[in-house]
Amino acid sequence: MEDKHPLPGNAPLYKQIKKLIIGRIVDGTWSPGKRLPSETRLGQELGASQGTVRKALDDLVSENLLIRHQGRGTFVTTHTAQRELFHFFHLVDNDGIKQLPVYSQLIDCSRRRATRDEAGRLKLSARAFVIAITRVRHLNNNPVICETIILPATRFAGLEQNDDIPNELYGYYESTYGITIHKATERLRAVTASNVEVAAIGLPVGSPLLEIDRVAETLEGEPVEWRVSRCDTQAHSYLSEII
Amino acid sequence: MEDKHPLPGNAPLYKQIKKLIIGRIVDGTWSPGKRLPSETRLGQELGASQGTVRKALDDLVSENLLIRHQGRGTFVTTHTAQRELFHFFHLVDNDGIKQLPVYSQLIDCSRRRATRDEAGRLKLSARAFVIAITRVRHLNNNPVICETIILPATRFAGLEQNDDIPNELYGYYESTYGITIHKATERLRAVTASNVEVAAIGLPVGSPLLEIDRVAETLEGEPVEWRVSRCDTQAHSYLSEII
DNA sequence: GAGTGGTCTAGACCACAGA
DNA sequence: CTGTGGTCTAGACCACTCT
Repeated sequence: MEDKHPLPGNAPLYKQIKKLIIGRIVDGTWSPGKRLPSETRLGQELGASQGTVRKALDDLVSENLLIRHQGRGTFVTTHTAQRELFHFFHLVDNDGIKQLPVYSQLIDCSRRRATRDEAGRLKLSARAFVIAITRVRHLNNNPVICETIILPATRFAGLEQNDDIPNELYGYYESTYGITIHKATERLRAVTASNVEVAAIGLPVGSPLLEIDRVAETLEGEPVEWRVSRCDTQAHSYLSEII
Repeated sequence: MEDKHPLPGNAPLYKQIKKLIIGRIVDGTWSPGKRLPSETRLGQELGASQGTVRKALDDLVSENLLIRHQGRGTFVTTHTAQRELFHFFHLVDNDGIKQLPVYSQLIDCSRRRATRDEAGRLKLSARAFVIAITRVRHLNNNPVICETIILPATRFAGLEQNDDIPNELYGYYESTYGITIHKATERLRAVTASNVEVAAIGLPVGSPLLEIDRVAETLEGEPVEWRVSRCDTQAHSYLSEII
């Protein structure tokens, strides 16, 4: 078990095991949805007791990297609609009920050079290419969200030629491009709707919108998606639980 | 160890221990900031092994109820400014730097009967009394947040007579009223500034504001504060980390 | 040095899923 | 029935804090 800077050889065994497991997920040895070896087997292979392996797995479960099923095994997390809904989507209606958009109206999807802002957010070189998606998302049959998504073209080669982009993107990134979104940072502000948004969502001029500015990262902490969603919050609100 | 409905006698031992510890925190046996007995001592008292007690404590630490200090002991969490800042305050400036308001301008603080909405949010009877606080909070020497706070008068007796209400309320609730805020649910929307807010914060008429509607609860899940903060998000934004 | 939490082991039994 | 994770024990040693 050879480690560089991040984990010195004298780090606790369970942390070394965590790092090793993360490495195997990142390099694809254990891909999303796959079952890991049992706790006892892992312990034998790594020269650790079952209890120590268990401690490492416990941590990774609480970091949403793994999921356990009693009697079946321990699996690498996948982006199911469930996960998308409960983890990455925060708009609820006025009764507090969460509902994923079932319909998205694609406005544009094209490949072009990154703007300065886009390159900065995605840590790309100045003249790199990106794919830009613009769409209007519907909730309860009403247009509510006007969304622009920026992706690095090198990682998502050919995506702009797909004319059937699914509503639920993170599962699509995972299955088609092998890119797992693990973490996202959102910045929220109140803005005034632009003319485009007024038309797309059907609002009075000057209406306030909730802007959600999200950068999503892979397991390795690399930013791979920048998404700006502008939401009509008359019938919905953004739910944030502080526990 | 007698349990009613919530935890049948055949529940795992560590869950029974968790419940017992929570009970002792709620009833004040172990108040915020106090040290718990050591793991081995707790194990002896409860007839469990140190490992099982540890598992219960681990859970409670991850739920922010306890905090460990190696070599010193395990303590009940308190509302320090740190906790307030990192856990319950989410506005950051445009460089992503978080800064607690250092100055609040008190506009009003009075006792009156609850409106229908207020009674509903705080689960009070129809004609109960509340204390209403209105204040403007400053960030970087600028007025940014216009805030209204509603508290049940029975739990916060006499608070309206205090003319030196601190900026950092949750520590004050804890030390003065023995009320520990443990969880909060926030709903965010974009709204248009009212005339009052335009004047208080100094904005053009019709400016968009970010409205944060928060209900805060005790450990027992009882709502004890309803707070509506309307924020100018030109120089700040609400940070939400999704991990 | 005494007492605390932090790590690790080895082994036991239970609860659950699936062939 | 077998293999998996879930719970629990008893004991060991390390790392840290305080006196």
